[in-house]
Amino acid sequence: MKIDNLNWSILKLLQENARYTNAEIGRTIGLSSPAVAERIKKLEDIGVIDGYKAEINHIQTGYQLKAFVTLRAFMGKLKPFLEQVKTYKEVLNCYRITGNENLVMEVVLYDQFHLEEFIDKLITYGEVRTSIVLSNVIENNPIGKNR
Amino acid sequence: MKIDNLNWSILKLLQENARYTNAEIGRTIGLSSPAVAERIKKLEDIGVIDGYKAEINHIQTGYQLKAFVTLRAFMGKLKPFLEQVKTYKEVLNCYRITGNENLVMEVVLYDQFHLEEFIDKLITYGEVRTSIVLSNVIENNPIGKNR
DNA sequence: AATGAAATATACTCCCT
DNA sequence: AGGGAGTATATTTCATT
Repeated sequence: MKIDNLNWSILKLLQENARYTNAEIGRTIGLSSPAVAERIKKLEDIGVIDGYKAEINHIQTGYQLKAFVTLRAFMGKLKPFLEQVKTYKEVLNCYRITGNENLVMEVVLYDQFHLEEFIDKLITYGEVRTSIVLSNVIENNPIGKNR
Repeated sequence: MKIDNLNWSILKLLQENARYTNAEIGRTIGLSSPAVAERIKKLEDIGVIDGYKAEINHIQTGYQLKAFVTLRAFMGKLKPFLEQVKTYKEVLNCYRITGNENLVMEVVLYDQFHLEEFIDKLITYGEVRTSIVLSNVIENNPIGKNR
């Protein structure tokens, strides 16, 4: 897939603010609004744009803690966990990874008690490592143009 | 901050698709479009909604690898790195964390050579651990209603 | 693949409840 | 805090280049 400069400009703007109108985008990059609409539709169709998501401040919604939790699954426990994890609403993201651990999860939690409950759910599946997020150094840095 | 059921419904919808119109949201939850607009504006003003972001498929844009990279900084190297990391366009997110490592970064990379270059930039600042993402188990699970 | 114009839908503002 | 009306703006479709 080849992405031209205009499409990169559109992607940049939509990563900054997914609610920009086609007209606004068009004015910024020097294109008519139907042209912008057509380009965005194509980017969606070919899967370059996966979707549009509101960024929620988890602290403001009552989730006081954010953490990265890794799991090194016990023998035969990875597969059942991959099903179970889908039922955990604390988990924002979960990835299979290389290395000593099998999975890394990004989770939000109400408080320390909630964290304890969450870890308790995991320890039957494998070794758990928890890293609590202290602050955001970089958040949602947009993907830019390829070389 | 107290979030009522209607606002939770709005947040749910906007996490699914930030480009839903106020009219669509209003029809779904049984509210007029100006009422939806007013509620969304308030959620933005008080910081519950941080923004709206297009989700970009990094593979489709030429970034073949995604990885989690942790840094355990050498003595006196954490602070300079916190400035330096802001200049790295590969880094989507970077968080200060508790535990053996000081930082975790979510990065996208063109290929293995790019990964090697990236790690080389970090090793002067501390111990680096790299976990390459193999697959997405859960991605962008929306934050739901507090208990 | 982009433009301009017409038709439709949505957003915004104001006033009323 | 929400509804309804009127106006401005945006989106969509289509014909044209």
